[in-house]
Amino acid sequence: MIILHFQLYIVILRYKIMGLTKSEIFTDEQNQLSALLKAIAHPARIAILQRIIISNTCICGDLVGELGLAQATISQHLKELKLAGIIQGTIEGVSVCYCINPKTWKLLEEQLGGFLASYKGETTCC
Amino acid sequence: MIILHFQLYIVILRYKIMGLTKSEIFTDEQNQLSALLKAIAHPARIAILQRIIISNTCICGDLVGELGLAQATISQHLKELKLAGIIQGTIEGVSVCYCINPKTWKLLEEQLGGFLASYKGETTCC
DNA sequence: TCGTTAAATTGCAATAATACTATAAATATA
DNA sequence: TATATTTATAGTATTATTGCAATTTAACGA
Repeated sequence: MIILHFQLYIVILRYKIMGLTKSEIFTDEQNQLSALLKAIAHPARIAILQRIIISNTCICGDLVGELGLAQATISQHLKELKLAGIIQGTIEGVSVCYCINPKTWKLLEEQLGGFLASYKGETTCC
Repeated sequence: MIILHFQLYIVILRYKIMGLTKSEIFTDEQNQLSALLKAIAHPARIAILQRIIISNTCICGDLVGELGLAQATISQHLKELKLAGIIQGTIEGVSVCYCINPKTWKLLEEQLGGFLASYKGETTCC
């Protein structure tokens, strides 16, 4: 009976973990970089960032209609980018203006630059 | 009756789309870059790539044990990196050797470099 | 105050991703 | 041939992501 209980416990413990990224076994840098990359790794969010960058001034929600996505969907993507710290928004009357967060952008450039540059492209053994 | 059928059709059509990224409304570049980023945007895969890069020679499955993940999980991550074209593998006896695919790495550097550099960090309006 | 406009949130449905165990496949060695 | 070793795959469970309609919230203007 005790063994049965123990086995059940193990099963529950195992299935609690399933489907969840084990971030605790990786370094803070690895987790941080992957979080930033994940925020950018979507065509809609890349498109949004490109729009924000191209229009020198902040973009004020003209995104809806320009991209072929519903307002709710774009709002969600913006939220994700904001949560990752990649963009920041200011309320401007009825609308909200978004622009790049320079600090996070710089961090991304540094972290990713370092990572990409660490491969020198010398060993082509396979 | 006809209206009912039509509504059902619309519902089916809509729910076919749900949960699926609408890649057709984005440019090939946006889709390609996001696919590459998605492949890298996981701490385990970042760790795997770092290991491959650090050990100048190709890595032959020493990854299992070094990372705190099960063999099957690592194999799956390697598969995803291979599918994205970021790494390539050669069968070496019993084991398999992996190394960076220089072409894809260069592509990633170019695409991502261009994207990141497009922001000059001048306009801080919000 | 009431309507308008813009953005965020909620709720829902479906697919994708993550991780594991167990098993299969392939190659080397005794 | 039999066994050991290494990697891949199948199956399963769970969480995450994506997208939309509908609603709510917030601010402006008549």
